[in-house]
Amino acid sequence: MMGSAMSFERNEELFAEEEPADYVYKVVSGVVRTCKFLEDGRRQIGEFHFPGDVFGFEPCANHTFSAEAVTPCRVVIVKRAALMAAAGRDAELGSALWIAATRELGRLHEHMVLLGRKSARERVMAFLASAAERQCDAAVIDIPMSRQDIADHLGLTIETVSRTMTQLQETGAISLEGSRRVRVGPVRLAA
Amino acid sequence: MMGSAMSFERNEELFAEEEPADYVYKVVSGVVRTCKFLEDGRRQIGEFHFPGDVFGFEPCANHTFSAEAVTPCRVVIVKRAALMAAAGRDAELGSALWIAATRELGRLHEHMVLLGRKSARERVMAFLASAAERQCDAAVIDIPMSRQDIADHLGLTIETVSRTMTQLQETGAISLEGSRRVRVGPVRLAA
DNA sequence: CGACGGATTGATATAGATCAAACCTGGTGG
DNA sequence: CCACCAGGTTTGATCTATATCAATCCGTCG
Repeated sequence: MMGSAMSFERNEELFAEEEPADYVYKVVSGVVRTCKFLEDGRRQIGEFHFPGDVFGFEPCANHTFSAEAVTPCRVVIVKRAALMAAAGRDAELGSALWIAATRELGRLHEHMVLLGRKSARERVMAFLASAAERQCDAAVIDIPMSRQDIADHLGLTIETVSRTMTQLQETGAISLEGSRRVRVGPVRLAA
Repeated sequence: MMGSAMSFERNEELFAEEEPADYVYKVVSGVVRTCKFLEDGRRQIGEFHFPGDVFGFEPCANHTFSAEAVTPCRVVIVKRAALMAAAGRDAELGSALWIAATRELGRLHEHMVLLGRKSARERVMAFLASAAERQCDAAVIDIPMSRQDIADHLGLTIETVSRTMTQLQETGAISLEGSRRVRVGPVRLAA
Protein backbone atom coordinates (compact mmCIF):
# COMPACT_ATOMS: atom_id res chain seq x y z
CA MET A 1 0.00 0.00 0.00
CA MET A 2 1.74 3.17 -1.10
CA GLY A 3 0.54 6.73 -0.86
CA SER A 4 1.83 10.15 -1.70
CA ALA A 5 3.95 12.27 0.59
CA MET A 6 3.04 15.76 1.68
CA SER A 7 4.69 18.43 3.81
CA PHE A 8 3.13 21.03 6.03
CA GLU A 9 4.41 24.08 7.84
CA ARG A 10 3.93 24.69 11.51
CA ASN A 11 0.24 25.49 12.15
CA GLU A 12 -0.75 24.65 8.63
CA GLU A 13 -4.03 22.83 8.27
CA LEU A 14 -3.93 19.30 6.89
CA PHE A 15 -7.68 19.20 6.62
CA ALA A 16 -10.64 20.96 8.15
CA GLU A 17 -13.80 19.75 9.78
CA GLU A 18 -16.57 19.11 7.25
CA GLU A 19 -14.13 18.69 4.40
CA PRO A 20 -14.48 15.49 2.37
CA ALA A 21 -12.59 12.73 4.14
CA ASP A 22 -11.03 11.14 1.10
CA TYR A 23 -7.69 10.28 2.61
CA VAL A 24 -6.19 8.55 5.59
CA TYR A 25 -2.98 10.00 6.98
CA LYS A 26 0.19 8.61 8.41
CA VAL A 27 2.77 10.79 10.12
CA VAL A 28 6.29 10.41 8.79
CA SER A 29 7.96 13.19 10.74
CA GLY A 30 6.83 16.02 12.99
CA VAL A 31 3.70 16.22 15.08
CA VAL A 32 0.06 16.71 14.13
CA ARG A 33 -2.88 17.68 16.31
CA THR A 34 -6.49 16.75 15.63
CA CYS A 35 -9.03 19.16 17.01
CA LYS A 36 -12.61 20.18 17.20
CA PHE A 37 -13.84 23.74 17.60
CA LEU A 38 -16.98 25.23 19.05
CA GLU A 39 -18.55 28.22 17.28
CA ASP A 40 -17.16 30.62 19.87
CA GLY A 41 -13.60 29.43 19.33
CA ARG A 42 -13.20 27.01 22.22
CA ARG A 43 -10.98 24.21 21.08
CA GLN A 44 -10.45 20.63 22.15
CA ILE A 45 -7.40 18.81 20.90
CA GLY A 46 -8.29 15.15 20.69
CA GLU A 47 -4.85 13.74 20.13
CA PHE A 48 -1.33 14.54 19.13
CA HIS A 49 -0.03 12.26 16.43
CA PHE A 50 3.63 11.32 16.17
CA PRO A 51 5.68 9.60 13.51
CA GLY A 52 4.15 6.23 12.76
CA ASP A 53 0.66 7.20 13.89
CA VAL A 54 -2.23 6.83 11.49
CA PHE A 55 -5.22 9.11 11.71
CA GLY A 56 -8.17 10.43 9.76
CA PHE A 57 -10.55 7.49 10.23
CA GLU A 58 -14.11 8.61 9.69
CA PRO A 59 -17.37 6.74 9.42
CA CYS A 60 -18.89 9.12 6.90
CA ALA A 61 -17.94 11.13 3.87
CA ASN A 62 -16.73 14.20 5.71
CA HIS A 63 -14.24 14.88 8.44
CA THR A 64 -15.67 15.44 11.89
CA PHE A 65 -12.49 17.05 13.15
CA SER A 66 -9.62 19.04 11.71
CA ALA A 67 -5.91 18.32 11.67
CA GLU A 68 -3.08 20.84 11.93
CA ALA A 69 0.68 20.67 12.00
CA VAL A 70 2.12 21.28 15.47
CA THR A 71 5.61 21.33 13.98
CA PRO A 72 6.72 21.24 10.37
CA CYS A 73 5.80 17.75 9.34
CA ARG A 74 5.64 15.21 6.59
CA VAL A 75 2.82 12.74 6.15
CA VAL A 76 1.85 10.16 3.61
CA ILE A 77 -1.74 10.04 2.50
CA VAL A 78 -3.68 7.14 1.08
CA LYS A 79 -7.06 7.25 -0.59
CA ARG A 80 -9.52 6.03 1.93
CA ALA A 81 -11.58 4.08 -0.59
CA ALA A 82 -8.46 2.35 -1.89
CA LEU A 83 -7.32 1.55 1.61
CA MET A 84 -10.66 0.08 2.57
CA ALA A 85 -10.78 -1.96 -0.60
CA ALA A 86 -7.27 -3.25 -0.01
CA ALA A 87 -8.17 -4.09 3.58
CA GLY A 88 -11.02 -6.19 2.23
CA ARG A 89 -8.54 -8.20 0.16
CA ASP A 90 -5.58 -8.28 2.50
CA ALA A 91 -6.44 -9.71 5.92
CA GLU A 92 -3.10 -8.59 7.29
CA LEU A 93 -3.82 -4.97 6.45
CA GLY A 94 -7.41 -5.19 7.61
CA SER A 95 -6.33 -6.44 10.96
CA ALA A 96 -3.66 -3.75 11.28
CA LEU A 97 -6.26 -1.10 10.63
CA TRP A 98 -8.62 -2.67 13.09
CA ILE A 99 -5.94 -2.67 15.74
CA ALA A 100 -5.08 0.95 15.04
CA ALA A 101 -8.71 1.95 15.36
CA THR A 102 -9.40 0.02 18.57
CA ARG A 103 -6.16 1.23 20.08
CA GLU A 104 -7.34 4.74 19.41
CA LEU A 105 -10.65 3.92 21.05
CA GLY A 106 -8.70 2.86 24.11
CA ARG A 107 -6.67 6.06 24.17
CA LEU A 108 -9.79 8.17 23.88
CA HIS A 109 -11.45 6.24 26.69
CA GLU A 110 -8.46 6.89 28.86
CA HIS A 111 -8.43 10.55 27.93
CA MET A 112 -12.10 10.89 28.83
CA VAL A 113 -11.26 9.76 32.36
CA LEU A 114 -8.63 12.46 32.45
CA LEU A 115 -10.99 15.14 31.15
CA GLY A 116 -13.95 14.09 33.23
CA ARG A 117 -12.38 13.18 36.52
CA LYS A 118 -8.78 14.21 37.05
CA SER A 119 -7.31 17.30 38.71
CA ALA A 120 -5.07 19.74 36.89
CA ARG A 121 -2.04 18.22 38.55
CA GLU A 122 -3.02 14.72 37.52
CA ARG A 123 -3.72 15.86 33.99
CA VAL A 124 -0.36 17.51 33.56
CA MET A 125 1.46 14.57 35.10
CA ALA A 126 -0.37 12.16 32.82
CA PHE A 127 0.57 14.31 29.88
CA LEU A 128 4.22 14.36 30.83
CA ALA A 129 4.18 10.66 31.58
CA SER A 130 2.80 9.84 28.15
CA ALA A 131 5.33 12.13 26.52
CA ALA A 132 8.10 10.41 28.46
CA GLU A 133 6.78 7.02 27.46
CA ARG A 134 6.77 7.97 23.80
CA GLN A 135 10.37 9.04 24.18
CA CYS A 136 11.39 5.71 25.66
CA ASP A 137 11.39 7.09 29.19
CA ALA A 138 14.31 9.37 28.48
CA ALA A 139 15.36 11.49 31.44
CA VAL A 140 14.84 14.68 29.50
CA ILE A 141 11.77 14.92 27.36
CA ASP A 142 10.91 17.23 24.52
CA ILE A 143 7.61 19.03 24.46
CA PRO A 144 7.04 19.95 20.84
CA MET A 145 3.74 21.75 21.40
CA SER A 146 2.85 25.09 22.96
CA ARG A 147 1.27 25.56 26.36
CA GLN A 148 -1.92 26.51 24.58
CA ASP A 149 -1.94 23.18 22.75
CA ILE A 150 -1.35 21.33 25.98
CA ALA A 151 -4.12 23.28 27.67
CA ASP A 152 -6.58 22.54 24.87
CA HIS A 153 -5.66 18.88 25.03
CA LEU A 154 -6.05 18.64 28.80
CA GLY A 155 -9.17 20.77 29.13
CA LEU A 156 -7.36 23.47 31.12
CA THR A 157 -6.23 27.03 30.51
CA ILE A 158 -2.74 27.96 29.49
CA GLU A 159 -2.20 29.66 32.86
CA THR A 160 -3.19 26.57 34.80
CA VAL A 161 -0.86 24.41 32.74
CA SER A 162 1.99 26.82 33.34
CA ARG A 163 1.36 27.17 37.05
CA THR A 164 0.96 23.43 37.48
CA MET A 165 4.29 22.82 35.82
CA THR A 166 6.10 25.28 38.04
CA GLN A 167 4.43 23.66 41.04
CA LEU A 168 5.61 20.26 39.89
CA GLN A 169 9.03 21.78 39.65
CA GLU A 170 8.80 23.27 43.13
CA THR A 171 7.86 19.91 44.58
CA GLY A 172 10.82 18.38 42.79
CA ALA A 173 8.85 16.10 40.51
CA ILE A 174 10.30 17.66 37.38
CA SER A 175 12.72 20.32 36.40
CA LEU A 176 12.05 22.68 33.52
CA GLU A 177 14.93 23.21 31.13
CA GLY A 178 13.38 25.92 29.03
CA SER A 179 9.70 25.83 28.32
CA ARG A 180 9.85 23.03 25.77
CA ARG A 181 12.12 20.64 27.63
CA VAL A 182 11.53 18.85 30.92
CA ARG A 183 13.75 16.69 33.05
CA VAL A 184 11.66 14.15 34.91
CA GLY A 185 13.08 13.63 38.37
CA PRO A 186 14.33 10.34 39.79
CA VAL A 187 11.00 10.20 41.60
CA ARG A 188 9.48 9.80 38.20
CA LEU A 189 5.89 10.62 37.54
CA ALA A 190 4.43 7.79 39.54
CA ALA A 191 0.86 9.03 39.88
CA MET B 1 -23.34 -14.51 12.56
CA MET B 2 -25.22 -15.75 15.58
CA GLY B 3 -24.29 -15.50 19.24
CA SER B 4 -25.77 -16.51 22.53
CA ALA B 5 -28.20 -14.43 24.54
CA MET B 6 -27.61 -13.34 28.10
CA SER B 7 -29.59 -11.39 30.66
CA PHE B 8 -28.39 -9.10 33.40
CA GLU B 9 -29.99 -7.45 36.36
CA ARG B 10 -29.83 -3.76 37.08
CA ASN B 11 -26.26 -2.87 38.14
CA GLU B 12 -24.96 -6.32 37.33
CA GLU B 13 -21.56 -6.39 35.74
CA LEU B 14 -21.32 -7.71 32.19
CA PHE B 15 -17.56 -7.70 32.37
CA ALA B 16 -14.84 -6.00 34.35
CA GLU B 17 -11.72 -4.13 33.39
CA GLU B 18 -8.74 -6.44 32.93
CA GLU B 19 -10.93 -9.45 32.28
CA PRO B 20 -10.21 -11.37 29.08
CA ALA B 21 -12.03 -9.70 26.23
CA ASP B 22 -13.24 -12.82 24.48
CA TYR B 23 -16.61 -11.52 23.41
CA VAL B 24 -18.20 -8.64 21.62
CA TYR B 25 -21.60 -7.51 22.85
CA LYS B 26 -24.77 -6.27 21.26
CA VAL B 27 -27.60 -4.80 23.28
CA VAL B 28 -30.98 -6.37 22.64
CA SER B 29 -32.97 -4.61 25.32
CA GLY B 30 -32.22 -2.34 28.24
CA VAL B 31 -29.26 -0.03 28.70
CA VAL B 32 -25.61 -0.73 29.43
CA ARG B 33 -22.92 1.65 30.63
CA THR B 34 -19.22 1.25 29.96
CA CYS B 35 -16.96 2.75 32.56
CA LYS B 36 -13.48 3.18 33.85
CA PHE B 37 -12.55 3.59 37.48
CA LEU B 38 -9.64 5.24 39.23
CA GLU B 39 -8.18 3.52 42.28
CA ASP B 40 -9.92 5.95 44.63
CA GLY B 41 -13.31 5.20 43.18
CA ARG B 42 -13.73 8.09 40.78
CA ARG B 43 -15.67 6.85 37.80
CA GLN B 44 -16.03 7.96 34.22
CA ILE B 45 -18.83 6.52 32.15
CA GLY B 46 -17.68 6.45 28.57
CA GLU B 47 -20.94 5.66 26.91
CA PHE B 48 -24.44 4.42 27.43
CA HIS B 49 -25.37 1.67 25.02
CA PHE B 50 -28.92 1.17 23.83
CA PRO B 51 -30.65 -1.61 21.91
CA GLY B 52 -28.84 -2.21 18.66
CA ASP B 53 -25.53 -0.82 19.89
CA VAL B 54 -22.46 -3.00 19.69
CA PHE B 55 -19.65 -2.61 22.18
CA GLY B 56 -16.68 -4.37 23.69
CA PHE B 57 -14.12 -3.65 20.95
CA GLU B 58 -10.63 -3.98 22.31
CA PRO B 59 -7.23 -3.98 20.68
CA CYS B 60 -5.72 -6.45 23.12
CA ALA B 61 -6.59 -9.57 25.00
CA ASN B 62 -8.13 -7.87 28.02
CA HIS B 63 -10.85 -5.34 28.56
CA THR B 64 -9.73 -1.81 29.27
CA PHE B 65 -13.10 -0.80 30.68
CA SER B 66 -15.97 -2.47 32.41
CA ALA B 67 -19.63 -2.78 31.43
CA GLU B 68 -22.62 -2.77 33.76
CA ALA B 69 -26.35 -2.96 33.30
CA VAL B 70 -28.06 0.38 33.85
CA THR B 71 -31.43 -1.35 33.63
CA PRO B 72 -32.27 -5.03 33.40
CA CYS B 73 -31.05 -5.93 29.99
CA ARG B 74 -30.51 -8.60 27.41
CA VAL B 75 -27.51 -8.80 25.15
CA VAL B 76 -26.15 -11.22 22.60
CA ILE B 77 -22.51 -12.06 22.74
CA VAL B 78 -20.27 -13.28 19.96
CA LYS B 79 -16.80 -14.71 20.29
CA ARG B 80 -14.44 -11.99 19.29
CA ALA B 81 -12.08 -14.31 17.48
CA ALA B 82 -14.96 -15.82 15.50
CA LEU B 83 -16.30 -12.39 14.68
CA MET B 84 -12.94 -11.16 13.47
CA ALA B 85 -12.44 -14.29 11.39
CA ALA B 86 -15.88 -13.91 9.87
CA ALA B 87 -15.19 -10.26 9.13
CA GLY B 88 -12.11 -11.36 7.21
CA ARG B 89 -14.27 -13.53 5.00
CA ASP B 90 -17.40 -11.42 4.74
CA ALA B 91 -16.67 -7.92 3.42
CA GLU B 92 -20.19 -6.81 4.32
CA LEU B 93 -19.66 -7.69 7.97
CA GLY B 94 -16.16 -6.26 8.01
CA SER B 95 -17.39 -2.96 6.75
CA ALA B 96 -20.26 -2.91 9.24
CA LEU B 97 -17.80 -3.42 12.07
CA TRP B 98 -15.54 -0.75 10.71
CA ILE B 99 -18.40 1.70 10.55
CA ALA B 100 -19.45 0.86 14.10
CA ALA B 101 -15.94 1.44 15.36
CA THR B 102 -15.36 4.71 13.53
CA ARG B 103 -18.77 5.96 14.52
CA GLU B 104 -17.80 5.31 18.10
CA LEU B 105 -14.57 7.21 17.54
CA GLY B 106 -16.66 10.14 16.39
CA ARG B 107 -18.91 9.98 19.43
CA LEU B 108 -15.93 9.87 21.76
CA HIS B 109 -14.34 12.84 20.01
CA GLU B 110 -17.53 14.79 20.46
CA HIS B 111 -17.74 13.78 24.09
CA MET B 112 -14.19 14.92 24.71
CA VAL B 113 -15.19 18.41 23.58
CA LEU B 114 -18.01 18.25 26.08
CA LEU B 115 -15.77 17.08 28.91
CA GLY B 116 -12.90 19.38 28.11
CA ARG B 117 -14.61 22.58 27.13
CA LYS B 118 -18.32 22.82 27.93
CA SER B 119 -20.11 24.32 30.92
CA ALA B 120 -22.38 22.29 33.16
CA ARG B 121 -25.41 23.76 31.45
CA GLU B 122 -24.11 22.87 28.01
CA ARG B 123 -23.24 19.37 29.15
CA VAL B 124 -26.68 18.67 30.53
CA MET B 125 -28.39 20.15 27.49
CA ALA B 126 -26.23 18.05 25.19
CA PHE B 127 -27.08 14.99 27.22
CA LEU B 128 -30.79 15.67 27.02
CA ALA B 129 -30.54 16.50 23.34
CA SER B 130 -28.87 13.21 22.57
CA ALA B 131 -31.42 11.34 24.66
CA ALA B 132 -34.18 13.12 22.77
CA GLU B 133 -32.58 12.28 19.47
CA ARG B 134 -32.36 8.61 20.37
CA GLN B 135 -36.06 8.71 21.17
CA CYS B 136 -36.94 10.19 17.79
CA ASP B 137 -37.30 13.66 19.23
CA ALA B 138 -40.31 12.68 21.26
CA ALA B 139 -41.71 15.54 23.34
CA VAL B 140 -41.27 13.57 26.54
CA ILE B 141 -38.09 11.66 26.99
CA ASP B 142 -37.19 8.84 29.31
CA ILE B 143 -34.03 8.99 31.35
CA PRO B 144 -33.25 5.40 32.27
CA MET B 145 -30.15 6.18 34.31
CA SER B 146 -29.61 7.72 37.72
CA ARG B 147 -28.31 11.22 38.36
CA GLN B 148 -25.07 9.64 39.49
CA ASP B 149 -24.70 7.88 36.15
CA ILE B 150 -25.40 11.11 34.30
CA ALA B 151 -22.89 12.95 36.47
CA ASP B 152 -20.21 10.36 35.87
CA HIS B 153 -20.86 10.52 32.16
CA LEU B 154 -20.75 14.32 32.01
CA GLY B 155 -17.82 14.82 34.36
CA LEU B 156 -19.96 16.62 36.95
CA THR B 157 -21.29 15.87 40.40
CA ILE B 158 -24.75 14.58 41.07
CA GLU B 159 -25.64 17.85 42.77
CA THR B 160 -24.61 19.94 39.79
CA VAL B 161 -26.62 17.75 37.44
CA SER B 162 -29.65 18.09 39.65
CA ARG B 163 -29.31 21.83 40.09
CA THR B 164 -28.70 22.37 36.40
CA MET B 165 -31.84 20.47 35.53
CA THR B 166 -33.97 22.51 37.88
CA GLN B 167 -32.43 25.66 36.44
CA LEU B 168 -33.28 24.49 32.94
CA GLN B 169 -36.78 23.98 34.19
CA GLU B 170 -36.92 27.43 35.75
CA THR B 171 -35.84 29.02 32.50
CA GLY B 172 -38.54 27.05 30.72
CA ALA B 173 -36.24 24.95 28.56
CA ILE B 174 -37.57 21.70 29.96
CA SER B 175 -40.10 20.47 32.43
CA LEU B 176 -39.39 17.63 34.79
CA GLU B 177 -42.10 15.01 35.08
CA GLY B 178 -40.59 13.00 37.86
CA SER B 179 -36.87 12.54 38.04
CA ARG B 180 -36.62 10.04 35.19
CA ARG B 181 -38.86 11.78 32.68
CA VAL B 182 -38.40 15.13 30.98
CA ARG B 183 -40.59 17.14 28.67
CA VAL B 184 -38.49 19.20 26.33
CA GLY B 185 -40.13 22.54 25.75
CA PRO B 186 -41.21 23.92 22.39
CA VAL B 187 -38.04 26.00 22.55
CA ARG B 188 -36.24 22.72 22.17
CA LEU B 189 -32.67 22.32 23.24
CA ALA B 190 -31.17 24.50 20.57
CA ALA B 191 -27.72 25.08 22.02
C1' DC C 1 -47.13 3.35 57.85
C1' DG C 2 -42.05 3.30 57.88
C1' DA C 3 -37.92 2.89 55.71
C1' DC C 4 -34.66 3.22 52.27
C1' DG C 5 -32.54 4.71 47.99
C1' DG C 6 -32.53 8.23 45.08
C1' DA C 7 -33.10 13.31 44.27
C1' DT C 8 -33.27 17.98 45.54
C1' DT C 9 -31.94 22.04 48.04
C1' DG C 10 -28.97 24.91 50.97
C1' DA C 11 -24.58 26.83 52.78
C1' DT C 12 -19.90 27.14 52.08
C1' DA C 13 -15.25 26.11 50.19
C1' DT C 14 -12.02 25.89 46.46
C1' DA C 15 -9.75 24.56 42.11
C1' DG C 16 -9.24 26.55 38.23
C1' DA C 17 -10.69 30.51 35.20
C1' DT C 18 -10.16 35.18 34.08
C1' DC C 19 -7.99 39.58 33.70
C1' DA C 20 -3.69 41.91 33.69
C1' DA C 21 1.17 42.56 33.94
C1' DA C 22 5.86 41.28 33.55
C1' DC C 23 9.27 38.22 31.61
C1' DC C 24 12.05 35.44 28.33
C1' DT C 25 14.15 34.18 24.08
C1' DG C 26 15.30 33.91 19.63
C1' DG C 27 15.24 36.54 15.41
C1' DT C 28 15.82 41.13 12.79
C1' DG C 29 17.63 45.15 11.43
C1' DG C 30 20.34 49.20 12.39
C1' DC D 1 27.09 43.79 18.43
C1' DC D 2 23.33 45.40 20.43
C1' DA D 3 18.49 47.27 20.73
C1' DC D 4 14.20 45.97 19.72
C1' DC D 5 10.30 43.27 18.71
C1' DA D 6 6.96 39.42 18.65
C1' DG D 7 5.36 35.17 20.35
C1' DG D 8 5.11 32.52 23.80
C1' DT D 9 5.45 31.87 28.87
C1' DT D 10 5.21 32.88 33.60
C1' DT D 11 3.42 35.24 37.56
C1' DG D 12 0.05 37.91 40.25
C1' DA D 13 -4.63 39.33 41.90
C1' DT D 14 -9.19 38.31 41.83
C1' DC D 15 -13.51 36.03 40.53
C1' DT D 16 -16.70 32.26 39.86
C1' DA D 17 -18.51 27.84 38.46
C1' DT D 18 -18.63 23.80 40.37
C1' DA D 19 -17.42 20.77 44.22
C1' DT D 20 -18.19 19.58 48.84
C1' DC D 21 -20.63 18.93 53.05
C1' DA D 22 -25.05 18.55 55.09
C1' DA D 23 -29.93 18.36 55.47
C1' DT D 24 -34.38 17.59 53.76
C1' DC D 25 -37.52 15.67 50.50
C1' DC D 26 -39.94 12.25 47.73
C1' DG D 27 -41.63 7.82 45.95
C1' DT D 28 -41.73 3.13 46.01
C1' DC D 29 -42.00 -1.01 48.18
C1' DG D 30 -42.40 -4.00 52.06
